[in-house]
Amino acid sequence: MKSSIQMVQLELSPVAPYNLSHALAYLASSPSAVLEKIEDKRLYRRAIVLAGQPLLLSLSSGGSIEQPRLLLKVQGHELDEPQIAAAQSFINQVFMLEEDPTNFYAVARADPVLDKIINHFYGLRPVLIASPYEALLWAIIGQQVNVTFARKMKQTLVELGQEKVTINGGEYQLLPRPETVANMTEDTLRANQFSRQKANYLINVSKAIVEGQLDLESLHGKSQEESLTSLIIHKGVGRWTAEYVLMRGFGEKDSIPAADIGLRTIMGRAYHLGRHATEQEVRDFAEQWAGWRGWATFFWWLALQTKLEL
DNA sequence: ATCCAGGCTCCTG
DNA sequence: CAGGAGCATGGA
Repeated sequence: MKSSIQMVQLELSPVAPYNLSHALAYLASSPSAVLEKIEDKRLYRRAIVLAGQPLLLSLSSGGSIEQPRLLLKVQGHELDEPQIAAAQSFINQVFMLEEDPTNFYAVARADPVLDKIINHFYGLRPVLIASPYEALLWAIIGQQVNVTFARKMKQTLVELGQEKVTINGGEYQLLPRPETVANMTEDTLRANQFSRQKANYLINVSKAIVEGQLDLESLHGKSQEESLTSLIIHKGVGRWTAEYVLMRGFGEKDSIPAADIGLRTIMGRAYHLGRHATEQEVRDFAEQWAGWRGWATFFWWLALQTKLEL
């Protein structure tokens, strides 16, 4: 007998100020967000396995920026307490709903350019990638290729994974599990526009996860430097990638991928260098945001992505 | 066509 | 330890 679909609705109260519209607009144009569906600029949907069950999460906004209330709908088979708790904590984590942005604003506003960016997106906080593993896949995919193409590759990877779930009559793609990517072949990926190196990086890092040489969950408690080191051990994972994963996958508030070409471009422009900033210059500029360098990075990238006048 | 893109590895000096 | 060549692929 087929189990019935269950649905639970929860109300979330983010720390104010919070503007979900900005977060959804960000996701709608974010190249990494291929599994997130943004409908009508006001509804977020995403299917993901949490607490062992595939769930469909829907998030929408109520309230105001200063008194934000969000409505989270959780749907799935076998819905139970663990799934509901996991869904809530997932959304809290991805949208950073429990973080107080006050100190970040105070630090960031000392810089006139960053001040302009955060004012333009008032109430927005960094939006994370759905899991450290997804962030790792995305970072490797994104190495040294333009983001439009990177997005295409991620979509391809998802389709090759063939993992999906049907909930309430709708079919939703899931991110392939490490086991699935580990079993892909270099030839298959190459035939789908992945370079040989990239194919091997993705396959091997996934194998490392399956075989336990890389335990992403265990990084949660570690210091930034320790985490970086345990990531960089793996071929294809350099400093940029590791810092990116900490920032976007783990929500490390102070991690900045300073070698990033986008950061180097926009900081060169913002500070009138007449050229790209060097990695070292990016690190030097970023010292003023110590404690919040990951958040600052998010807003710099956002300015770039939205072509905001600086 | 040519340059460049949300880098990494490996090899020099 | 710093610097740079070579890489592999598609976008604009």
